[in-house]
Order: sequence, then C-alpha cells, then structure tokens
Amino acid sequence: MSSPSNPEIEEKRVTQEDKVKSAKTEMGEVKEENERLKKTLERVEKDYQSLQLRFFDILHKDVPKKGVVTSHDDQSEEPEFVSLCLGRSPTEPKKEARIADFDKPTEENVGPNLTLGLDSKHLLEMEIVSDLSPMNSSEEPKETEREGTLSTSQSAKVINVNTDISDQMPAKRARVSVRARCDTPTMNDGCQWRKYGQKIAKGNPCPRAYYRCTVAPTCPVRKQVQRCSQDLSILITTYEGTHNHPLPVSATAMASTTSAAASMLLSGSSTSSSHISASFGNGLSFSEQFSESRAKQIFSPSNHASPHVFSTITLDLTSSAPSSSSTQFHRGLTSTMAPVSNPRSSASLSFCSPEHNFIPSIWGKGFHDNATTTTAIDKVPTRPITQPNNFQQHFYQQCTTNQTPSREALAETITKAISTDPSFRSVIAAAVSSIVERGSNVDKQEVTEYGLGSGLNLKLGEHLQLASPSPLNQNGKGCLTGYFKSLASKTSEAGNFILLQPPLPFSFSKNVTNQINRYVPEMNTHH
DNA sequence: CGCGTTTGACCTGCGC
DNA sequence: GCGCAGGTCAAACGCG
Repeated sequence: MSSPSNPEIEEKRVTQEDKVKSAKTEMGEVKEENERLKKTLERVEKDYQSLQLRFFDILHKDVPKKGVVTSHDDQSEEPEFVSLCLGRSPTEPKKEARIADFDKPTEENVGPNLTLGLDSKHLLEMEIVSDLSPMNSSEEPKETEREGTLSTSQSAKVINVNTDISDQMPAKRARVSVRARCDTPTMNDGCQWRKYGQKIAKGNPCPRAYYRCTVAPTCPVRKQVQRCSQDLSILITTYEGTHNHPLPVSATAMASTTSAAASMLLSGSSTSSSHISASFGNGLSFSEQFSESRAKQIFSPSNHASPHVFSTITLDLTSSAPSSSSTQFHRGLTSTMAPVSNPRSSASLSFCSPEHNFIPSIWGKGFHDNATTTTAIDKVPTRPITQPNNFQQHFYQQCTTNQTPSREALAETITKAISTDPSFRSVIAAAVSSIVERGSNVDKQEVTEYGLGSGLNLKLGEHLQLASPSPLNQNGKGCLTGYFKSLASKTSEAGNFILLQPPLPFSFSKNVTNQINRYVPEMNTHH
C-alpha cells in the first residue's frame, strides 16, 4: 500500500486551494456583476416609472385650461379657434405670443424621455386609453363607478400603465371619422370588414353602410361608410371601438391613427362639448367634435344605461384646394359631420411647417431606409419593403422630372396616398399623437420658439428634416419642403386663429419611416 | 356550399 | 304615446 507522497498531497492541496480561490474570485465577480445589473435594473425601472408618470401627466393634464379645448360653459359664445402649427409661421410670428398662459417646459423635463412610436407597446397603451369597446361589458359597472372618482382626480398619477390606464380615463367613447377622397366603395384600411347593414341617413341621400371587423369574431370595432352628399368623391369613414386582436401591418396604421385620435380626444377633452381640429397644411386637417347629448343618441349597443360620453374626432384628408384654410375646414365640418348639439369650443392644429416640416422629411428618409427595427409591428411578416408605393412613385416622378409639383397636384397626391395607404396614415397618427401629448403638456412661450418637437422627443429616429439647399434633393424631400412651406404660409393667414409655433425639430423614428417603406402597390386586400 | 351582401324588420332613444 | 331616426339583426339572395 503506497500512500501519495507529501509533495503530491501538497500539490493537490495547492491546486484545490487555487481552484477554490479562483472560484471565489469568480463568485465575487459574478456578485459584482449581479449588483451592477441590479443597479441598472433599478435605474431602468426608475426611469420607466418616471417616464410613465410624465406620460400620464401629459395625457391627463388639464387640456381645457390651456386653450386647446376651451370653456364649454358659455353656449352663446362663438366657438373659439386655436391653431397649433407644426412649423414656423413666417407670416404671423407675433400671434403666437398671445398664448400667454403656458408654462415653459424644458427639454429635460419633457422631451428626452418621452417616446412616441408606432411600436406595439405604445399602440397598445393608446388603445387601452381609448378602449371604447362595448364588448367589455364586464367593465361597465366599473366605468360607471369610476366616473365619480375620475372627475376629481383625472390628473392622478398612474404607475401601472397596463392595468390602470382605463381607470384614469373618463368613460368617454370616441369615434374617429376619416374624410378622404376615394373612388372605391370603402377606404382600404388594411382590415377585413363585413357589411351588416345599410341605411339612408337623414340629410344625406347617399346610403350609410355599416361594417363590422371580421378579423376576429369578437372584435367590437365597427365602421360606417358614407359618401359626402356635397362631394360624392369624398368618403366619410367612421371608426368605432378598438380591435381586440392582432392586426396585419397594413391595418395597424389605421388602428394607430384612430387610437391616436381617440387618445387625443379622450385625454384632451373633458368638456361636455368641444371641437378640436388640426390642419396639415392646407391639405389635411384633423378635428374633433364632441357631444354628450349626441352620444346618448348615437352610441348604441348594450350600454344604454351607462352614462358614457361620446365624441367624434375627424381626420379630414380631403381639403386639397389652396383656398381651404382652417376656417373653411370648420365650415366644412359643420355640414359633413354628424350633427352636434352645440359645439361650444374648438381648436385647430396646423401641421404645417415651412422651414422644417416633418412629413417631407420622413418621406425622404423612408424611401430606401432599410434600417432594422425592433417593434412588434415590424416583426409582423410583411411584404417586401424596398418597393415604393404608387404614391411614392408618383411623387418621386414629379420631383425627378424637374418640376416642382403644383400645390394642388401634390395635395391631391398626398390625399390619395393617405386615403389608400394605411402606412402613411400611421405617420399622421404619430404626428397627431405627438401633438396630443405636447399640446397637453407644453405651455406657452417655448411653443413659440420651438414648437412641439423641442420638448417632446418623439424618439422617432434621427432628425430628418435637414433641408437640402437644392430644390430637388434626394427622394423629393425638397419638393415637399417647398410645398409645405407654401401651405404653411397659407394656413397662417387664417385670421381667426392663434398660432402656436411647432416644435423643431420634429423627428420620426425608423418605426415610422419603415412603415412608409412598406408601401406596396397592391392595397385592396380588405373587404 | 360557404361566404359576403342586400334589405326589410326590429329595437332603442329622443323629441314633441 | 307616437313618430322619427340611427343602428342592428337575420333571412334571402348572389357569387365564386
């Protein structure tokens, strides 16, 4: 029997000690790493919470106090109009100073942390905020109960976004109405719809068709489609409810648009009657009408007992004529929108930016930008993204044929693109959303200087609106810049409006630009 | 045969 | 209570 010699034992012992040592060292490192990760996690959580607080602060901030939605107590008064312009307004810079009661937000406390994209998370949040679906019948009693509390604590801070948002929102219902020129019987919004009824509505010889979303059997979303009696080429599509199922990419655009609009409506208006509108230059406008009494009458299904308020927000994509100022837009509304008992206040948001306008920027950026994205939307299988859509081609052609397109032609093109292309609508949705948030958060002087973009970092990607000195820069950016510049100057002439300067720079994320990239020629997939 | 549309009946709320 | 208007239902119908 030979036992290992002492040196051997010693060697083994040393080896083991070494192992233990290295193991301990490793453990220490891991512990350190663990601590570091913990701290990182804490920091991220903190950031997240503060971001949430900020976000809901913005959402719930008393918009009515700030002029976007004005007082509703005086029925006899003419509607007041406030215009928020997403761009410099060279012709009426001084009017902006009239908005005197805004707090000055700093970029630090608003902008950098606020994210607005079209990714699924935000979309979801938006939809939660604007979840008006009658199908959540189990929540009805809660909503009724909530109303009392909410009225006193609407600006309450919310920590748990995903579960409590709806608790913070008044039990309002929203409809998003889209007016667009459209040759087809219905607008292609990427969703599948089934017609379930048709009626001749009073005041319009054109029948109103009722559609139900058939993507999911339980989806509560409905839409009404009716031609404008004054202009048969205009199709008025009214969406109601929130999809409770995943949407195809093409449909998320409209969903985000309506969600954003509904969110604007619900977060920005607590009055019983209000009217908000926004104009994208002279071509596109966006409005809200809101009528409690009308709500009771119109809003139907199984909620008759619930004291829901009903509101309608309209995206007007039809007014392409140069003369269609915001003022005209309001007139148009009166005749085309569902009757409202007495819109007592209104506001107009102009999305025009002569110097740096966001739409051209993203268009330019979006054409060939194949940057990878991480949003759920982007992960949805989709069609090739390298091919520009008809609108892009059309527009690009105009720009590359050495001609600056006429405003009318461009407006028409843009309108067409919007009415036929859900992706583009998503861009508008993003813009609308940003305005909503900014509009309820931003206050006065700063607005005149930087506009919406400064405080609200939309995190929509790089700043893309660097104007090229050339009138014809890549992807036609320059053309549109000029176009919107002219639009802006026109819009700013609207006399009755107080103009708030927009945010510069206004940027869009790759989420948005990528959606634009997804433009494809064949769009008629619905119905 | 399945699916979507059409269309008249029905329901509900509102105003008189 | 009645009539009107908006909205929904569901049987009939048409199409692929």
